[in-house]
Amino acid sequence: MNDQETGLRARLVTAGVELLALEGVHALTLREIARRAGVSHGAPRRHFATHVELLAAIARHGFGELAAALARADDALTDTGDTSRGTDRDPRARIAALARAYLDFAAAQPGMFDLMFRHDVLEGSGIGLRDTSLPLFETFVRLIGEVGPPAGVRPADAAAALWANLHGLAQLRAWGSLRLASGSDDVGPQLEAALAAHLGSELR
Amino acid sequence: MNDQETGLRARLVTAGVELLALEGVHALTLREIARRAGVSHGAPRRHFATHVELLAAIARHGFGELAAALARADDALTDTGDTSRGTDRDPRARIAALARAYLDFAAAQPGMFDLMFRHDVLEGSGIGLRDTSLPLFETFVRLIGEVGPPAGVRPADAAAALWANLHGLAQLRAWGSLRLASGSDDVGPQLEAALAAHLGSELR
DNA sequence: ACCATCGAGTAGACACTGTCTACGCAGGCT
DNA sequence: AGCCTGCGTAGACAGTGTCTACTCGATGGT
Repeated sequence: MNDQETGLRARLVTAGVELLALEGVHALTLREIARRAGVSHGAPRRHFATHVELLAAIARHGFGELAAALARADDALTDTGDTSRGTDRDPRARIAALARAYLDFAAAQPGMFDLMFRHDVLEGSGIGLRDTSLPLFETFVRLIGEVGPPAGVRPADAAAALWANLHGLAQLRAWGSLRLASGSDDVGPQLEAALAAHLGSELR
Repeated sequence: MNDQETGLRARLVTAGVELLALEGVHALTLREIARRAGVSHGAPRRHFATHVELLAAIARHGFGELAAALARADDALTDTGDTSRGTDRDPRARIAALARAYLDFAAAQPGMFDLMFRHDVLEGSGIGLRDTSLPLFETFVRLIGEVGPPAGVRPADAAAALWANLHGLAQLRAWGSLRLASGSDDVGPQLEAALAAHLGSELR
C-alpha cells in the first residue's frame, strides 16, 4: 500500500489518465497507453482482457475522483461555521455545493467527464460503473427529501430530475451550446436558475 | 427534387442513417458506409474530405428530423381544439409537448441522438451543427418568457436550464442510470418533476 | 540442488480502419 | 478531333485491436 503503485495494471491506468487529460478520449488507444507505460502493445492483455476494459478502469478512476471532489465540497460546508453532523446541515446549501462541485469537475476534467459518460464505450464491459454513481444519487434523494419536493412528486424522481439537470448543464457547456445560447461559458446563471427551479425560489 | 435523391453524396448519408439506426455509432465506419452505398472505399472522398465530415452530414440529417418532430408535436397541439396562432396557445402545454417530443426522439433513435451530441467527433468539422439547435432554443426562450421565469432569472438562462434538464434526462435514460435510480426506463415521472420545477407547480 | 511450472512481457501476424495517390473513363467544351 | 474535368476504382501506407507463439526469470516441490 505504497504511495505509488508499481504494478503494471495501475501504471496503465495512470498513464491513461494522464493521456486522457492531455489529449482527450480519442487519444486513448491501447497501444499508446502501453507505450506511455513503457511496455509492448501486448502487455496490457495480461491485466485487461480487452481495450474497453482498460477504458472502464480509467473511467472508474474518474468516478472515484468525482466522489472525492463531492465529499470535499460537502465537508467544506461543515468547516465554515456549521459544526453539526451531516444530516443537520442546511440541505439546500449542501445541494448547491454538490451541484457546483459536479459542474466544476466536468469543467476541470472534460476528457475524463467525456469518458465516464460514454456508455457506448463502457457498456458491456461488465463493470459496476453505474454503481459508482449510485451513492451520489442517494445523497441527492435524501437531501431532496429533506428540502421537500413539490406536492405529488416522489423524492427519487425529483432527485433524478435535478441530477439530470446538472448533467445536462455540464454536457451542454462542454459541447459549447451554452456559449452559443448565452454568450458565455459561465454556467453560473443557468445553475442558479436550475437550483431555483428545483429547490424553490425562497433560497436566493 | 425527386423522392429519392440519386447523388452519391445523399446516398452515403442515407446509408449512414440506416446503419446508425441498425448498429449504432461504432458501426459508422467510412468503408462500411461506402459498402452499403455500393461504392468503393475511396469514393466518399469526392464528397466528404474526411470521415468526420460524413458523420457531420449524418448528424445534420438527425437535427433536421428532430426539428421536424418538434414542429409536428407543436402543431398537434393546435389541431386539438385550440385553433389560435402560435403565440396564443398555452405556453406551458407547448413546452410540455416539446419536452416530450425531445425525449421521445432520443428514445426512438438512440444511435442518432448519440451521434448528434458527440461533440468530440463533430467539433472542428466546420459545420454549423450548433446553429441547428438554435431555433429550438429560441423557441424555449420565448415560451419561458411567456410563462414568466422566477424573479431575478433571465428568460434565456431559465430556458437553457430547462433545455439542459431535458437533455440530461435523455442522456441518463440512454445510459441506463434512470433504470438504476428509479427501477424503470419510463422518464414520465422525472419529466413531470422537471416540468413542475421549471414551470411552477400550479400546472398539474 | 535441480528441474518443472507458471506468470508476465515480447514480437509478430492478421484483419480492419482512415487517408493518400495513381489510374481509368465517361461527357462536354473549344 | 483533342483535351480536360468530374467521379469512381484500386492499391498502398501507417496505425489500430486482438490473437498466438515465444522467451525468461522467479518460484516451488522433491
